Amino acid sequence: METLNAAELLAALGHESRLAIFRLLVEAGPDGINASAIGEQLGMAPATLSFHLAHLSRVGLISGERESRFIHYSANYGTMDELIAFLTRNCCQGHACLPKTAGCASTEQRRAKTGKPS
Amino acid sequence: METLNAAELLAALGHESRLAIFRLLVEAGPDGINASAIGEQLGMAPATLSFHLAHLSRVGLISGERESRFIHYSANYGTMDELIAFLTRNCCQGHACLPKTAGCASTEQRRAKTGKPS
DNA sequence: CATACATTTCGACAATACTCGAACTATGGA
DNA sequence: TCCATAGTTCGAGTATTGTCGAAATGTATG
Repeated sequence: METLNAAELLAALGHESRLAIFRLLVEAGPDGINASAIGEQLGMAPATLSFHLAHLSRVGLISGERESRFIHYSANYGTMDELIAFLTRNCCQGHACLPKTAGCASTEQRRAKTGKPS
Repeated sequence: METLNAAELLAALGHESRLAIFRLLVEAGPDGINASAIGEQLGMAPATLSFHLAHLSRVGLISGERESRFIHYSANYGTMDELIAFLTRNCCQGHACLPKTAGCASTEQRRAKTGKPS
């Protein structure tokens, strides 16, 4: 990932409403949820919501799939992964710089195996 | 970390120039580098650079320390860590969602211990 | 103190982004 | 076909952000 592309992703997440949408989808899991459910939970006007969903889609952080009258949106975990990989590349000069990054199950499983507490 | 605060950090990084500055400082390590060196490497006007450095400082992603006539800026790894922890919280519903996040030595050390390939 | 250099602050302009009502498109059901 | 619901697009107004020259501040040195 290049700086320009990463900056686009970060800018997309750098807005309270869009970040809230993205986090909602991240926690919703791979099945995702439909647009109006997002709008209800976050109290956003349909047009505003659509604007932000389009933005997040355009940069590749989420995808929408039509399911009859609804459109199910879901987070693209791979894109987030690449973004985090970009941010942490050559990040710590040999030191452990990310002790708190424990939200991911794979990380927690790794910690459990090594017997390291979080 | 709350959504509002995280959005501020992401917005700060969501600009090509600021992201380039931050990545430069992340790779420079804890000693950091001074403002004019950053400006030289990125070809930025002093006023513009100062504006972006102030922004990154305000949100806590970098810190500057005066050293005679120069000001050494360095990345605040802890803030980045918290940000990534926020982004990945409850992120993968039990699946391994971040296979590529291998830039951090602590992660790599953990992987080495468990014998897991990246 | 005068000068040079590093960096920030100020001010103004240009560009971009956000919001949301109204109109539009798509889908399913009566 | 007619209607209701889900969601998007359009358009206009407002607000925010980015850029950078010029002036100011802080620091060392002759």
